[in-house]
Amino acid sequence: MKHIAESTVRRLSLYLRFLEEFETQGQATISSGELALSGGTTSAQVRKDLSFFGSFGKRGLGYGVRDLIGSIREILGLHRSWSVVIIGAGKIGAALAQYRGFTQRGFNVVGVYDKDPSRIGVTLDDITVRADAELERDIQRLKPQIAVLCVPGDAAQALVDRVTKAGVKAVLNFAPAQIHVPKGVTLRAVNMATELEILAFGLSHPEERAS
Amino acid sequence: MKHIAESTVRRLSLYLRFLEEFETQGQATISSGELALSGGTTSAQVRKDLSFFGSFGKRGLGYGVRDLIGSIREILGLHRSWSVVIIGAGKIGAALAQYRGFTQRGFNVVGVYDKDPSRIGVTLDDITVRADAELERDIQRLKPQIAVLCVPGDAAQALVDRVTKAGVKAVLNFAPAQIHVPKGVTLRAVNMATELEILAFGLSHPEERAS
DNA sequence: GAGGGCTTGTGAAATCATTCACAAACTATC
DNA sequence: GATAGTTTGTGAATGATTTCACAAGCCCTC
Ligand SMILES: NC(=O)c1ccc[n+]([C@@H]2O[C@H](COP(=O)([O-])OP(=O)(O)OC[C@H]3O[C@@H](n4cnc5c(N)ncnc54)[C@H](O)[C@@H]3O)[C@@H](O)[C@H]2O)c1
Ligand SMILES: NC(=O)c1ccc[n+]([C@@H]2O[C@H](COP(=O)([O-])OP(=O)(O)OC[C@H]3O[C@@H](n4cnc5c(N)ncnc54)[C@H](O)[C@@H]3O)[C@@H](O)[C@H]2O)c1
Repeated sequence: MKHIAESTVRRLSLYLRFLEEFETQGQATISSGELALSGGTTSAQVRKDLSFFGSFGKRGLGYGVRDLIGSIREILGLHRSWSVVIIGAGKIGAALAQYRGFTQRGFNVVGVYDKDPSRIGVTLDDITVRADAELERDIQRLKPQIAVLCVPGDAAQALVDRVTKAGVKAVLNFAPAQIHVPKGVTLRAVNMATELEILAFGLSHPEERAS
Repeated sequence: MKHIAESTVRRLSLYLRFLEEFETQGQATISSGELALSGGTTSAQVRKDLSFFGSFGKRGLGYGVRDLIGSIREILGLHRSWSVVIIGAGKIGAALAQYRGFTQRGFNVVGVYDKDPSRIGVTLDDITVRADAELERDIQRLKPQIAVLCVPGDAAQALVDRVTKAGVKAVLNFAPAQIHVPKGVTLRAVNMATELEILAFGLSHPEERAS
């Protein structure tokens, strides 16, 4: 398959959200134009994004909402569930561990880890924080595919090394640190400072704001 | 000024982080190549990014670390401080309100708001949660430029309407909802579900992973 | 089953972003 | 102050993504 741009995957995730909304509202079919309107893009973009993966619509009619939901879920890899470990049970780690939006979409938190004795044993909803020393053994046993990193920046790289060595294949990093992963591991970073700085840039350059 | 790509602004924020690190290590000058290496990009990219805003280096020598920090801070609009209100004092809102990384970079949280009486009056570090009914009056008084939205998706649009009407010019949205802002307001969204779904896509299509 | 009215799927064109490649400019040394 | 050794700043080339535009396909009505 041709290489797929990240922007395409991001939009597919967005389309899926709107389609689910249209489905609960009982809409049976939808055109690329309607979908584009919800997502702030163009109908050609919607069709092009989908065309990388096949042909899902009916000319003259549009897309079956339920079918397209199924197809996009398949494309994104959401027809199965994924196991997630959260590393760092501090403020952000605890918030994520208790976030219902994860489980709702098929991402099951199978472990939360911390090194601070005062955090170990704490119960977050229905999961108990465990010692980071258990990480390797638990990863072997539970085979999580995804690790979410919520530790201070200077602890991040060492923990990524440990979890990727133990078999984790994707990392979502919240620590404000540039980290490196072995080939074959997918990495994404959510950097709050950068998001705010992009806003500050927009505020400082009103003449050329994107929005 | 020509239109600046978001990717450029994002990289400038990244460069700034590395430069600050190099400065604390006492390095006086740095070449585009060195900076590129830290940030996982190319020297040409670094120079091109900077060239949109002016000429900051010395040929044959590189960039003065301290000077370039100052220049990038100026470009991003960080030579001044910005005031932020956080709306929604739930799990994620509370974590953000207590996050030191905000203040460290010149983003001052001047208010945290919730509608739930059991949250109002709670103290997060040194700030007390206030009733959302106070929003308009406080925005008039404190003139925050940025609002960070940490409320459930179905409450998001109404609150954005309220804060932008009251004068807020930038919004960072954590709710999983597509929101609209008036012209002249900058909007960014952090969508955890999408981040995880991009990871799931990478896990499902190993042959064409980006990393 | 022919025709009108839509909407898809997709090459081609246009736009946008990155990389290349090199002249110009600086430092250091002799 | 001439020369060697660097590194910047930037047009031009390449590569990637988005938009355009239209033939092909489907539904519905007559
Ligand atoms: N709080 C926020 O709103 C926020 C926002 C964006 C980014 N971040 C980043 O997320 C990370 C966590 O932030 P936080 O506010 O939750 O901090 P925190 O101090 O509340 O939590 C960090 C946790 O990580 C644990 N930890 C440290 N080293 C560890 C190790 N080697 N193994 C296991 N656990 C370890 C600590 O014991 C602590 O419980 C930081 O890098 C921070 O910069 C936080
Ligand atoms: N918790 C997470 O890790 C996480 C991660 C990503 C995104 N989010 C999103 O962030 C938002 C908040 O999540 P949370 O986990 O903090 O939920 P939460 O329920 O803990 O907090 C939401 C808060 O918003 C308040 N609120 C609701 N309506 C309001 C209104 N009209 N005005 C003022 N306050 C109002 C509620 O009283 C509550 O305190 C949600 O949209 C969620 O999907 C959360």
